[in-house]
Amino acid sequence: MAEPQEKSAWPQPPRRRGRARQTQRRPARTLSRAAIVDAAIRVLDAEGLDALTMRRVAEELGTGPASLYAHVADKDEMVNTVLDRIFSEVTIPDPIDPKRWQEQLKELARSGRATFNRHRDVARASLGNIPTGEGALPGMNAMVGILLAGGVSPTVASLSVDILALYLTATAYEESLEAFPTDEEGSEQFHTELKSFFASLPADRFPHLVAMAEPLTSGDGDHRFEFGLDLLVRGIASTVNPAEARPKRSAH
Amino acid sequence: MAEPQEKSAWPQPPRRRGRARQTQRRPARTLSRAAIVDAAIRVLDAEGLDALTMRRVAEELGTGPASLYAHVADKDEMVNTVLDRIFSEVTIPDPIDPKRWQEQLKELARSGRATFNRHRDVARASLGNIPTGEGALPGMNAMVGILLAGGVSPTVASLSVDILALYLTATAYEESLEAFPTDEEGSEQFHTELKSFFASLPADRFPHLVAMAEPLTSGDGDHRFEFGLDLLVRGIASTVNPAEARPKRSAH
DNA sequence: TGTTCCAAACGAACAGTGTTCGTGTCAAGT
DNA sequence: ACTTGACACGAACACTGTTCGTTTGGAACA
Repeated sequence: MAEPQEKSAWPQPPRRRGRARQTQRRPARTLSRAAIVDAAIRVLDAEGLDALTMRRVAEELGTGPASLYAHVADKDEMVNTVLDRIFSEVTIPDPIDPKRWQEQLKELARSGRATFNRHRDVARASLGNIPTGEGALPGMNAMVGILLAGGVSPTVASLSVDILALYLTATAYEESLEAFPTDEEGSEQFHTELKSFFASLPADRFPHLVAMAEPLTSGDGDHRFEFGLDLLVRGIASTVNPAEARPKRSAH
Repeated sequence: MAEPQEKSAWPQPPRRRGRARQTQRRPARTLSRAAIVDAAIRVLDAEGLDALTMRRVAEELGTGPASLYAHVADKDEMVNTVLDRIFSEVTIPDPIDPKRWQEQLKELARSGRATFNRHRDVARASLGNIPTGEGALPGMNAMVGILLAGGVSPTVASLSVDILALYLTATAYEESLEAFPTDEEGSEQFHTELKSFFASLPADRFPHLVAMAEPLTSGDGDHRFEFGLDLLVRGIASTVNPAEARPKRSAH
């Protein structure tokens, strides 16, 4: 859990200035916080979040798990540092253009989703954590800025940031479950099985599930994400100017 | 090696029909699937999802963990059965009233949230699982039915069900994190710390976070849930009749 | 240069997890 | 009365995160 006052004390107090000479003196002691995070991301990207254990990361560094605890307090702290590093990959619209605030909001959200998807099922680790690390703050700041630039009230902007982040993370997590299924049947087969399951239900008790077996199970990830994102952004926009709530194109 | 032992090789004698009497003869063997799920829910409600281990459930039943595996394949299956049982607690609007479809949709969502919150942090176990158990189907069927009754297209209805369920679960999970914090500082203190953290950030790099430290950290759970729910429902309604997208009351 | 010193590295172990194996046991069916 | 077989269960295995105590190697000081 990410406390606001991290023990890594960011913003940092001025570093030791006396021995500024040695830059990378570390011939034998190669372990460091950054190296651990690097190794962790390597393991995460290659084998997924479940494989991200202290032993696996230590092995990646050619040492034992106990050695990591000199640089990292917890597994929790390690994962949060990994998350923060990943958040820093999100590209931030710059400069903010008040005329295009809705589109910029969507661009930011899309970049967030893409960043999650680039790192396997890391979204699961992010669920329910309000990230307060250095890497996540620019994105959060930008999102608030875009909303304010669009004329959204501070109250609605705050609520919107919460909900957009929630939507982003939860969507990325769900998508990662389909992209990297735990049991060894592909998501293709899963969808067809689910469809025939719905279709075979007793029609007197679950008429709508039977009738809608096809559309209910034929979801394209990108399309669904855009649909929900559009729903949210239009809803937010409608608090500024109700006329903007109209969907651009009728959704059949 | 194994003896063939196909004693059913020759025609079976007609089954004894007389002894159809005994229905629930199980005096000493008290373990059963239902009893396990009951015990699991007891543990879950009292101590939370992290305490829901096979050993803890077995202890609750006065036995060892190995005994559970005669009635339950996995821990996963046990948890899913628990989830399904809990889903069956959701109250379903009946009958569906097309005139009130938006309100009924919200009522269903509120009942879902309340059901989650009634069982501590069980929402975490539900994240990303499309529930297909008997207990979850009525709610899902009802949600689809309400949407269709409101005139929503099958495509949009399917997407909406997905997103509403996602929102419901993710929100409940986030709320459970605040209601049952893992470290021992209350959520009250956490919010004030987070607020002063935002306020103390460098204003040149994160101007909006500094300026909005107050609203960003002063979220009421109920209010936030209703805000997002309203956003989504209005967005869905706007695909049917764009005029309905206007917020009922201007949000400041 | 020689000595001290201390944080980093690490081997081993602990407590806890899900799960399996083999054996016991007891009630039902023949 | 005897067989049978599903259920119960003790013990163990392979993991997990984490801690304790020791070792060690490079930097700081005399």
